[in-house]
Amino acid sequence: MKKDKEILKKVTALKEELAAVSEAHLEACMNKANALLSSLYQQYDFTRTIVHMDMDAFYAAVEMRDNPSLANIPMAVGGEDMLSTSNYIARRYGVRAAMPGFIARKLCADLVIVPTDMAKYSAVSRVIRSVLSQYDPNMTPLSLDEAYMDFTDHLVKRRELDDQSRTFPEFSETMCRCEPEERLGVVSSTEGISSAVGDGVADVPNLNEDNLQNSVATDDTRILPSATNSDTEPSEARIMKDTTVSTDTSQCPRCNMPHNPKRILFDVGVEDAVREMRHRIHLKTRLTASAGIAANCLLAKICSDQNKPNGQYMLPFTVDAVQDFMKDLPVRKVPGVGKVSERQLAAFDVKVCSDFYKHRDVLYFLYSGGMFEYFLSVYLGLGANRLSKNEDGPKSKSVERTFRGMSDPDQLRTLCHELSLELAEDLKSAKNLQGKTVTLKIKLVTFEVKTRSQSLPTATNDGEDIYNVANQLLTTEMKNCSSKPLKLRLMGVRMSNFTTSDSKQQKLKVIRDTNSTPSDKRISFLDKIEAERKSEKVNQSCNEPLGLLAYMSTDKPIGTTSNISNAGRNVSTKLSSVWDESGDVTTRKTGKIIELLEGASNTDPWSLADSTSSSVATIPSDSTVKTATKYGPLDFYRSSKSGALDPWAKDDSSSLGGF
DNA sequence: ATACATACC
DNA sequence: CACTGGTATGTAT
Repeated sequence: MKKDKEILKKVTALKEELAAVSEAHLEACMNKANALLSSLYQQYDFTRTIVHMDMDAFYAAVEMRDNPSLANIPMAVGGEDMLSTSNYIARRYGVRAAMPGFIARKLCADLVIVPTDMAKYSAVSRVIRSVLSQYDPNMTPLSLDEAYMDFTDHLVKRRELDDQSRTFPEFSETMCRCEPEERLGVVSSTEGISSAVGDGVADVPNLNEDNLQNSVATDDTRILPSATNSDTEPSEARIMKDTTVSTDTSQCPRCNMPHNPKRILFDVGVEDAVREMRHRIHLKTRLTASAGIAANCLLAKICSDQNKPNGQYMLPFTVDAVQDFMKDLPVRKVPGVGKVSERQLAAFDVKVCSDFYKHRDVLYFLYSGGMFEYFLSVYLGLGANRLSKNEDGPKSKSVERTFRGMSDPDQLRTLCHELSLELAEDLKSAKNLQGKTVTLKIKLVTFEVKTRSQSLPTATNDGEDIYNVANQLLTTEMKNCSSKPLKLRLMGVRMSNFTTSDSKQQKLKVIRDTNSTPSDKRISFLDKIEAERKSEKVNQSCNEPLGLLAYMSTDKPIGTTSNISNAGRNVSTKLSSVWDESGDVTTRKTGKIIELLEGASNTDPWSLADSTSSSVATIPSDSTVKTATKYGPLDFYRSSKSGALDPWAKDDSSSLGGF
């Protein structure tokens, strides 16, 4: 309600801004949008088959599985103060994830709230991932219950698999549900898996290696629990095969349940492959999953929501099907468009994805280049079709705690200390991460949130170090509003800016290695930068290199400030001094380097660059020190968007031949 | 670099 | 009674 007003306020402000804009300007926006659109349009790629799978009401489902008395009542997982998930019965009352318990109870007085047991969910998750890995060893988990997979390779191999490899016992609570491991001939590290099964999944008994070997060697059927739960997957037509293994009344040595003579044969096609995967998850965990199948991650993710729970949806791999699908899709379904964006967009009559197109001129004007490009690519149904490598690691870590008004300075300090130490522990146990930036977050009793941060010269993960900074920030805040007592309802401490394995040097190397036609001069200059960095002299001097910048074919003199139009806004740029490889300023009157100033990060200097000439620039000695990577060349401008995708990368001689 | 808002689970 | 907590990211300054 309060938020609503704020959103509305912003919207009206934006509308005014929009109203003040000339027809001509809007027309220009339209042209820009069209240009981008036509370049995006070339990006369709239906060569990969991406699957997104998502467990149904995961935490709640696990708890219901392990405690049948919860199965038919409205329940949720979480604390009194916050719910993580609710089951489908509770959802009928409007009880949702991310809802405080007390509100949930208002909606549903009988709601049972089960405390979360992350350890258990992680264990179950490992089991699930072991299945997923068999379809894509490079599967990318998004969270405990969600993952992207690229099925392309599996589908090729799958054609070679015999029927038996695609045959699985029907689901039954009372009969064996085991299956031979490695059935798909996929190598998977099963060590962790079997142990995970041991502690995490109560209903797959005795899965130890001995038994595993036995059963794999001797038979292919096992059994499990039962009950015609097979009708939980109704809509799915599969090829059924009553391989009446009949006479087999024996028990599975693994789970001690009778073998299930009923089998399901899955086809070699994509949809059956995915059904099979979901079925195997069901067999192993007694939990259901939903999945989406499409040509890229964005579409797959949206599709997995389509037939939830316990269903799947495949979006045909054609431009027409994709566009048709996107046309009426509510923008809220788009990942990244949350409650706020939904409202904002709605205020400009953008409700479904085709409205991204319909109002492209206005959107171009209103949103940043990145956002706008995203909207249009979503409209077209474009998305990444390769799973990004799971590297990097966390970018920040934090601890925060909510409580009921606290204003005593000593108490606050104590809390701050505790949080700092906790965070330090977290950092240490998480790969011994060390960070430079400490952020203090406080929420006043009025619900106003503030963050205050400060960076250290050196990375640390020492509790006292962190506390020193956090406490200082806290003290400042307390002084700052000394008139009032500073009553808080939340305090948090965060560490970020981790020193990874010197990403800066890494990047410089990459840049150098990437140069197709590297100039010797440039390399030697970069080497020098690297050397300086290593000797840690860099920050002493304000001559810190800004990085490689485009050598502009402009005739304006050094020092000129000019404007570049970027996404309908003007961005300030400055022609700066040119430094040669010895570090001296060359005094060319017509310097041709453009230095991007703050806030200009979306401007692509290459698009304005003369493709043949290039050089290295540093910032003048009286400037603020900046790092080379911040404006580092190739990397920076090309990272997220592949060259062609960059709206500002003109079709002309744009990129830097020399680089 | 810092502050804040938004999104997702 | 009462509206989380953790992390990532975009945007503005």
